[in-house]
Amino acid sequence: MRMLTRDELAIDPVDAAHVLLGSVLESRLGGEVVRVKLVEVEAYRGGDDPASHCYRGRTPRNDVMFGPAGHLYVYFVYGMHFCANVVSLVDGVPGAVLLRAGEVIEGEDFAKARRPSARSTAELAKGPARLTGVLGLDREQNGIDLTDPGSPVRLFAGDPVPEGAIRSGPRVGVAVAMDVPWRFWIDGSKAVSTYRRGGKRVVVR
DNA sequence: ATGAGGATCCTCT
DNA sequence: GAGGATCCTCATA
Repeated sequence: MRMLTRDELAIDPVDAAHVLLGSVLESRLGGEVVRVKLVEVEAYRGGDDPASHCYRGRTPRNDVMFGPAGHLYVYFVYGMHFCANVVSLVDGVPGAVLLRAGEVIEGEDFAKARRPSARSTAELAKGPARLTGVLGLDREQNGIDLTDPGSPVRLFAGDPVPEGAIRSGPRVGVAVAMDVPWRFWIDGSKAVSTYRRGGKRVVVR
């Protein structure tokens, strides 16, 4: 398997999302190898994207999103979960792709040990927090370089996904920017999460 | 299959 | 202080 390079990801998040679909994320944390084929992702831009963590500028939390492409941006949500992104665009310009779901293709036993509540293999990494769960990702991994061969978490190119197999729609759990279909997934995968519209934000009128 | 409600705490206002 | 780029359980169908 060939590792993805930083340059391949230093592009617009929407394009990077297509690069990432079908690619393989490998974790060697805890002395065990778990590999996941990415089947669902979401693009987040900086500045003009109201759903992005970077919409209101640079802060300690979103700092990694402003850095070079190919690095991992991990954040903590809802008081109990972690979500992982791959940074895109060039150093200084914020952008990232949220990794929403994947299929465990290696290390299934260890993945199940990390997520005992999973009722099926397809469910193991079906959802962003479940994905970080099977890979063992948390704030310790925030900022690491996924394109560095020495890194404990690395990204590899996968088999090309036919353009016709890629579907898109509004992002999950997001109540703004519903007009941009920046969620992308591989049609037919049982690991793709079910769509939930964002909470709050009452639609007046 | 789909929906409501709770858990839980970090981040920025 | 408010509010999440979520998951789990339980209910209803």
